[in-house]
Amino acid sequence: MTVRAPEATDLIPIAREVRLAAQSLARHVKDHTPSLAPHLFTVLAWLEEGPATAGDLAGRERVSAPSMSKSVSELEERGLVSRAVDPMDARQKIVSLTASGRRALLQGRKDRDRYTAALLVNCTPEELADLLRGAQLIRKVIEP
Amino acid sequence: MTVRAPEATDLIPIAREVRLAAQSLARHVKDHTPSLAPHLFTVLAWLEEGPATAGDLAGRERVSAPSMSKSVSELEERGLVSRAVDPMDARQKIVSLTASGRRALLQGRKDRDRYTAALLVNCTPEELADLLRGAQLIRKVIEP
DNA sequence: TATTGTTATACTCTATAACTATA
DNA sequence: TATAGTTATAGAGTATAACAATA
Repeated sequence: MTVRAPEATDLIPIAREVRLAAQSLARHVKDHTPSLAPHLFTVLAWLEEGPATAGDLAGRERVSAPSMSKSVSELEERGLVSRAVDPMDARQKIVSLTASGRRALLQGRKDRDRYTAALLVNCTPEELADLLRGAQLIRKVIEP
Repeated sequence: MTVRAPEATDLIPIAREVRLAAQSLARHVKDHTPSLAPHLFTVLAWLEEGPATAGDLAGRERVSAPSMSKSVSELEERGLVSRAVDPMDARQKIVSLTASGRRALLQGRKDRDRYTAALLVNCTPEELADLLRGAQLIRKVIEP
């Protein structure tokens, strides 16, 4: 028997379990929280960090410029964001959250978190601790 | 200080972390595995358990009958499923996986699992154990 | 000329309504 | 009559190509 470095193929059974759990939970949350459509909600989430140009938002969302233009137009019609011409470069428009947009963002998060929390209501403290560690680990390996 | 039953609101910070991790991982897997479109892939996954009628598949996928009809037509055109009239009731059609469909299903899973496994390659055994327990727990609280 | 954003157009996936064929 | 499936049509959300305004 030889000691060897772990390889990615050894991880596949665990990876499958983790992937299926993540996909399943993501789908359930989406299907049970009928607030703002995901592609609009995520734009509000980006704007929480501060105003941004339309092109900037398109890049962050990995979506085409026309698609983002349409999303921002819809958000503006609903009063959730405002657009202003950039004083430094009149080609650009600065998109910002309105107070109503910020409320919609917080409400959407609340709905999603409450639905998720309700699923976990019968877990033991040990189970919750496992879940939290697992979740933080997932975000760590994805984000960098 | 009083001892009290845990309430769902206490779980919200953990729920948020778990939800964000799940959504983030699900999105990354989807964005990095360009195989069969999700709405076609899931139909193949249902058929792995055995043949089914179109209406049955529509119900399981929570999709309208015309949508499923179109998906099944496309899968049939690609040679991934076959349709046969039910000998017991000529209104119904039995949809089955073909050998090629089964290969596409296994390949799609492989791609998704390999992408996920690659993310986990630097985790410690303890971290992997946490992840597995967390994932199994998620599936347990969702599936029943 | 190059860049930012929008409009025009088309494709995909979804839905509801209308139709065909069996029961 | 009622049911399983399909076809007809329409609404979202996405894309590429063409255009307007500004740099």
